[in-house]
Amino acid sequence: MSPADAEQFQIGELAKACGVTVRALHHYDDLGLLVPSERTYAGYRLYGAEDVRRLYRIVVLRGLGLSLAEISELLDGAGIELGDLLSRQLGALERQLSETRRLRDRLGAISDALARSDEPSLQSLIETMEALKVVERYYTPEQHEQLARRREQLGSDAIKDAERAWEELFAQLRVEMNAGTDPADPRLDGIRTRSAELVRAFTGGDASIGRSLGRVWSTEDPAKLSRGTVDSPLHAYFSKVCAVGAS
Amino acid sequence: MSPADAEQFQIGELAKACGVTVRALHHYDDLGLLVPSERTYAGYRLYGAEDVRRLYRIVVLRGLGLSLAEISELLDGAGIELGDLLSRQLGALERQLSETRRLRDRLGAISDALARSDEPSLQSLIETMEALKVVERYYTPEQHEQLARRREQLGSDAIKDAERAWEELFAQLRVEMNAGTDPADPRLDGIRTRSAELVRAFTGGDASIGRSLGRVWSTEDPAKLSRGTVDSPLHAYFSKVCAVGAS
DNA sequence: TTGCTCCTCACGTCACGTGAGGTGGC
DNA sequence: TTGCTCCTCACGTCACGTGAGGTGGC
Repeated sequence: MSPADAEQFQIGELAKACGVTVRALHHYDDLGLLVPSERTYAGYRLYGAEDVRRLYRIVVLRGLGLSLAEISELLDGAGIELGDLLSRQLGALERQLSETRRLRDRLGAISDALARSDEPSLQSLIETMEALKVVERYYTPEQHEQLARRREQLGSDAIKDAERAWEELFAQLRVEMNAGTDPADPRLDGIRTRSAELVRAFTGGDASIGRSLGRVWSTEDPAKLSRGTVDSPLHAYFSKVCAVGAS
Repeated sequence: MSPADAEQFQIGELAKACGVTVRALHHYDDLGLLVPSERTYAGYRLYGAEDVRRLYRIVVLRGLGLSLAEISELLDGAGIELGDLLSRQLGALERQLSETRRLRDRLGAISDALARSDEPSLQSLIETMEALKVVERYYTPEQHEQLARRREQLGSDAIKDAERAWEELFAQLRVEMNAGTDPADPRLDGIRTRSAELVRAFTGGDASIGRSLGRVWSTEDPAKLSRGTVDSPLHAYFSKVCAVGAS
């Protein structure tokens, strides 16, 4: 066994050792990103110790989400600034995160709405999307970010609980309204407190979000916003009930 | 103007109205996803009212992150379950989110470390990554999720502030150690309080994360973990100082 | 001769972007 | 004839996956 034997790897051995596929190594060779330092007479690629070190770096950088082109530049060209590259990459990830969160939140809202509706159809999905878009217009991008963080914190179960709580609250309120209860009646204090709590849980205590929320409900059709649970009279009654608590 | 004129669009008009490119419409035509109901003698595509409705749905569903194949199935085949599709999609987004967050956190940690080091090189990046991997082994996947949420909440500025605070704290501590101050001396109470605060800010009050953190520092080399700021004697001194507070 | 590892094409992925080269209606 | 809108190929993207068809060493 010559020292050369001990330090060289065939492509399959190297691939297994570094957790990449043989095809990936072929690809890196094609790109000139990792060209084996030697070949056997039959054309077998032989990777030396230096090649292994280079592959290790490639794997690490790829794991950070860099493209092969960026990795090439980092490893070969001295031109590129490491710090710049990383902060650009970080910015891109940050943007991607908020995009994905937004998508997730939308999809979550739609899923929930469809699960509650009697017959989940494409048509009702489209309608839900439209209602959602209307609501989204009332919040600034910063408020959207805030709300997304808030939902993250609460988790989807707590959000579903809150929605059920709202439904229950409005069901009770409808009974009172139909019974002709005075909105100022102290027996509604419990409902006042709970609705204030639920609003707080949603806004996270942010006053500007609270105001936006108020604008949505006072401007748009409550029946559409609540997908049927709250009609105009009930919402008007609810407003009066809350106004008592606020004064 | 016949009614047909009023209800038909050329490809460019439709594209502009719906916010898609002409090329995308060509692509949908090729796939059979949206085939214009008519063509002029010269081969111009003419889209009718039904086509417009279909395109609207395509755009909405694409906006939810569905693939064109999935959209095809939803629009044509009655086979696919809408609810299933959405929850699968939601799951995929959730996984993608935690993957991206993890990447972002790693990259953030590396960026910070490099910014603090004297000469940010590829070599130091690799070393930092290795240190990071070592630390990551001490936390369970759930704890990683927790920590990610915690960092999200704090924001990157607060995290950098905390790191600076730690550096300052250890700088002070080194002075005391060199001066031979007894670890139990009450003049170290301020440091005890602040370090407890900083740990709490990191763990978010989670005891299991606190324990994992303790295991990291008592097992691994403090100099490597802190990238030089805390050597073994200083860490031993720090442990004694904290032990006083705990008793 | 049989296995095993390796080799080089070369197409496919996903949703289009981007020309190239050409035609119909005002 | 000049613009404008449209048409149909067809290659490129990114990092490989997945065969197809074939060769060298034990």
